[in-house]
Amino acid sequence: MPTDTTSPGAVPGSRALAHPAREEIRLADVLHALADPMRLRIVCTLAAAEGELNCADIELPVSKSTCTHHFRVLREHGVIQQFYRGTAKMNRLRTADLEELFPGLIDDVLRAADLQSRRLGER
Amino acid sequence: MPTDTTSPGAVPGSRALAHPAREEIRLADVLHALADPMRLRIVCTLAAAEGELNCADIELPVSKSTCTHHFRVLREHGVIQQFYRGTAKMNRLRTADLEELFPGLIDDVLRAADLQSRRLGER
DNA sequence: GCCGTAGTACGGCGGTTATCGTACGAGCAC
DNA sequence: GTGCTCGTACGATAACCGCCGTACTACGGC
Repeated sequence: MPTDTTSPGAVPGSRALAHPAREEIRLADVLHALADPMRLRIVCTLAAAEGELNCADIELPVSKSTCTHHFRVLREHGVIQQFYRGTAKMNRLRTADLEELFPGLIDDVLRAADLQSRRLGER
Repeated sequence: MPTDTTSPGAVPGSRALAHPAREEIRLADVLHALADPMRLRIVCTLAAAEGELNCADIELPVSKSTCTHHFRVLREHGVIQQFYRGTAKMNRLRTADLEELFPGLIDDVLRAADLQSRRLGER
């Protein structure tokens, strides 16, 4: 599987992380990645931040290792891009890629998530 | 769990099938239901048909029991509505409910699925 | 060099999923 | 009634998932 290891913003000496190329991203995989409340939360937070966020900046009610797991699922399925900056691991939504492949999808999912959380009175 | 058993179009004497009420449908559940190639195919076929379809009318490369399983997942997660007509089980997308809960989402998923299948040269 | 912080790798646990085959039930046609 | 077709129920299996804790590595500051 061809990988995109040179991520813009990555520090040269950093370890490389495997990402699927744009044309390898599959709809079912993306939906699967989004079909978990914890990961949906990550994606929403990332979208609201409109930029790159440290892993630790996104508070989740799970252990560190579970956290790593969810971020990896999102990355390996093409939803986010990750790269190291010092000891920190930065995360960014692959907005452009997803928008090109599945126009409007991510926006609608984010909007639906927002609508639902309002409806359920969770905030 | 409140259930909507009296489905429009169902023959009176038929067995009832449990469906989640509109307000019980969860985004993560819907995404999970759609995050399977087989089920995505069912939903696309159903959307293309623009009406109700017999279970057997949707050809899938899996056994009958697996088929039943996938239809049940879609129903229990609020994506489709099912009811009996004679020996046949009819299926219909819950377009109105989904559109109200998650505006634009289903259309985008269907469009994305179509785009992807073209891109992959699968038809 | 030493230590703290950020995150990974690994192994395990319990629950769920996708698949199948076989046996059964419900309605229709005869 | 008999038989046909459509779909269900059940049990089994193999894979996967979400979660955890522990032990480890990588980087930056002192």
